[in-house]
Amino acid sequence: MEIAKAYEPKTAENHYERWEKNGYFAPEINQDPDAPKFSIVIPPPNVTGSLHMGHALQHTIMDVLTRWKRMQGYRTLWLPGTDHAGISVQRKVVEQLKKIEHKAPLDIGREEFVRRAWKWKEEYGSTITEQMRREGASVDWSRERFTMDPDLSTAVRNVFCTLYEEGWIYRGLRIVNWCPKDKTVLSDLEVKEETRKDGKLYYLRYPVRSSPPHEGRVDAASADGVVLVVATTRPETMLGDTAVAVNPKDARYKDLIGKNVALPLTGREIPIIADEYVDAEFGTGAVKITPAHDPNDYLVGERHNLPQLLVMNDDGTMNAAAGAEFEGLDRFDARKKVVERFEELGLLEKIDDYEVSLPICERCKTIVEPILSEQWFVKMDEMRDIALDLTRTEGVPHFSPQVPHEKVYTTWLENLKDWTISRQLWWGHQIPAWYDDEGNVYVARTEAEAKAKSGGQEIKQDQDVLDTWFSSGLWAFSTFGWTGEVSGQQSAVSSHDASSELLTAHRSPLTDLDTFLPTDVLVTGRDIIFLWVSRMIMLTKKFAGKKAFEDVVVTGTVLGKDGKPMSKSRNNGVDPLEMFDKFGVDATRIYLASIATGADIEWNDVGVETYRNFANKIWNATRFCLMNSDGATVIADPTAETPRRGEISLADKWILSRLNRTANDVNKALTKYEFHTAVSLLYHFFWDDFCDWYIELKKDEINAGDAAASSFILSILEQALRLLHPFMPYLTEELWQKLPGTGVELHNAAYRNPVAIAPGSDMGGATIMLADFPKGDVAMIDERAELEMGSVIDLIRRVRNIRTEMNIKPSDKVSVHVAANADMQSILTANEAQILKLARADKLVVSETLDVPKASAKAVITNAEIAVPLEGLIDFDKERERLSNQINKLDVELQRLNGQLSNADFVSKAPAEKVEALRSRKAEIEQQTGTLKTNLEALQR
RNA sequence: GCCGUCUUAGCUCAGUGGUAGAGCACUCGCUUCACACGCGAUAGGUCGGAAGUUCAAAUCUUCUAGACGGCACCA
Repeated sequence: MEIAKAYEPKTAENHYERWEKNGYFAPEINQDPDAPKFSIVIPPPNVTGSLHMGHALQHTIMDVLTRWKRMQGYRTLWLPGTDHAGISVQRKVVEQLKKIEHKAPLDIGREEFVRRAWKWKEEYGSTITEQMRREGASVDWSRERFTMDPDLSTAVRNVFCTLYEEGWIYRGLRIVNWCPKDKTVLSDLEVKEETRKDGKLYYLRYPVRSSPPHEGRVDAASADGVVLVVATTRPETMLGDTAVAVNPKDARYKDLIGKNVALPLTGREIPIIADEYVDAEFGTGAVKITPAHDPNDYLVGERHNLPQLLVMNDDGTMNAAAGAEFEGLDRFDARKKVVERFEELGLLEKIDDYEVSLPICERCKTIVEPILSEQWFVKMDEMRDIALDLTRTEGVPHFSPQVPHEKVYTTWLENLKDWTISRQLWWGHQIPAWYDDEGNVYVARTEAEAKAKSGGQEIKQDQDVLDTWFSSGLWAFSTFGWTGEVSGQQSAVSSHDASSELLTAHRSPLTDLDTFLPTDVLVTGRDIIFLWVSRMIMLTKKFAGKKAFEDVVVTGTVLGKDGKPMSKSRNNGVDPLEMFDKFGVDATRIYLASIATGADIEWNDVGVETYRNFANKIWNATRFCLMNSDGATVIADPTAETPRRGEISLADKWILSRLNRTANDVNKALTKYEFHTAVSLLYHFFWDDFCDWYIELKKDEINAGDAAASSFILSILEQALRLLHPFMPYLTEELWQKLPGTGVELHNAAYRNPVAIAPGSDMGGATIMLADFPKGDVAMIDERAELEMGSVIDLIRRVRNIRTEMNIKPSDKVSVHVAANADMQSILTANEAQILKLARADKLVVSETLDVPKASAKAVITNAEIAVPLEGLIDFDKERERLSNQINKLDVELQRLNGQLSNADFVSKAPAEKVEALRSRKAEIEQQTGTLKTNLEALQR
């Protein structure tokens, strides 16, 4: 078979369509009724999103796991879907509306706005799912879900109502995080901190009234000259002050407690109160109290029954309560103006530079305003206990890597605060609560039910929607058909597009919820462990009565080339699609899988290039194996077949041993989610063992058209392709299809019925995707063969070293003389042809002792001495230097060994095997250096 | 302020008590009939610093420097 000289990834990246069309991604492909299941739900990407490197990393890991388990015969489901991403979509639609029609949402009304949001979703929401197809993600598209699908919305409504009925959801007036740009409340987790070095601390003078307050004397001018100085970073909030607080123990202010201050600019008088909250050491020791605009002040206000005066609108401008002078001003303009007015009045004490950290909106970076507002909350006490119980009693979820996530997660749970779940948006799940004219609330599953509860009054639904994370918190079970409907059966998966009738026939009578929950593992990033993972754990346990997942794999962050997280503002992003174009999907995938689990990494193209080269290596190795392969065929299980083939060469035993060891170790590594270990094992097995040594050793046989040798090497190759498939699906499928003898019979037993597998497609539906994943047979790990092969390799390396150091032209042949014991002699003799070829020698003389001319280059390996006669070619100075170098190297090691072995403590306390190993190594070194020294001395004369 | 992570060859990174590894870059040599996206041979590190535990420390403990992350506070 003729195949291209270099691998062109694009030529292989078209297999996806066939896989998808044939239904290979659906669990129904599995024909084994007793098959264990393996399930993963995808962290639903935002419909506004397009694929970034973080997705590519997580999807790669999920796909590796899914393909690996599928090949092992598990009933495998990786469920895809997208998240409605409340604020993000809302913002996109608002922008679009403004740009195209110059309209604001209120101009078109809620209903029309939501309609357009849906339209936007239909139009752009599939960007990311199409990109996932490019990635090769083996998700079951027939089960694709969207957080606002009807069933999922029903689930949301039922969960909300149940939590309300049980008292876990409440509505209340609290200080919340308000984003004036998005005009919605945010949960604590959606607010980030930003440190500003150019902040200011303003010292404001509040005139103190000497006499007790009474009506009509409220102007600053009428005060008696005593002032109380307060410090603030947000002067504009003074317009909402309703008290000044000092520490009760603070001697400076003792006499002022109970008096009033005339609050400048407002014409109001407010009391001076004493509260432990105040730190006498900070600022002036006197704190202005603004209960409606600061969480701590709110608490002080509660204790002292202070009025709560809201002075801002929802867009961050000042409202009427701030006074006519300030009404309508933006909060930062108001700040300037307040300071100016204080200065005019002689009430500005000073302004200090002060480093502040500001709360900012995670998405739009606007400074968040703490503001008093009535919102819906989830009480987290019982929720937290659900999660803590799971970790304490079952150790679930188990995080990989365990450090630091397990501790961070439990610490976070222990300090959990209530969750603000209402959002002032139109796009999302509208809160199922209705109000009558008097403001009484009726929470119900339907409007009719609410109306009934209200006694038939006119009612109006709450205008807010739920936090996006509320619906994604149900993702682990709502996606499997849980709706929370009590009467109806859990609706099984509706067949969106039944891939084929055959597949439907294999559908289990059990519901997906029965079959796939708990899921096996969740793969996600650090940033949403609290936002999403924790809530899914709690809500799944509460509502589905099961664990959401056993394990959580936390991926690291792919950083830009500057070592900072990729972001649009830094312009340091790397587009996965560009990498796919440049190096191929497979190279990008296996590079991402080669990153240590959970570790951050600075992106470098060179890493991907390494695996692009690896892909090409695999391509060309296959190309070689296919040359002269007439009459050869892949053996389904070379490991099992081999003993029947009788006499088997050292190289064959060795490669079988290496293959089985690698397969065994790869399975172990994947079980532990150590993807990078698996990649490294496969890379070195394929490149070093298979290409550099095995192919080279077998080259003559293959080139001579030895069909048995061809069949065998093709079979080893085929096993390697299977091992590589989860990482490099396209390349391995492309090559597998080209191998002689590959077909359905190589499938895992669960997929072997050819009738059920894509009848009529090429190769009768055979695919490496469904081939049996090699387990690795420990019985085939042959330590002796590996040791013997090691000797052959060492010998060849030493001769090559001599050739290079002595400047022997590659085309010149040499003679190789070896003195060794009988065992070694027979090993070397048996592999004479290979040694001659790889050492570029024309003669191999093996005997008890060396009989060579003085003009020979010498070297030692374990249990053997090597000589290469170089009549007329030898450079004695060079040879002396070469021998000295070898002696020196061994000497360094010998020194250390002597150091250890002369330490009585080591000899008595270290394990006996360890001591013995060192002793025998020492003996070997002494023997080898002895030989080398003798040779060196011989050259001195 | 509390909790935590990282610091290993020029670069990007593996390596959780027992002779320091990879890829790339570097040096030298190769039109060797699968592959120059290649082959062969070298060179390169007192594992951030200090102290300790141990027969033995890149690996465990403490301290310390630098980078970073989470949480809390921030008048």
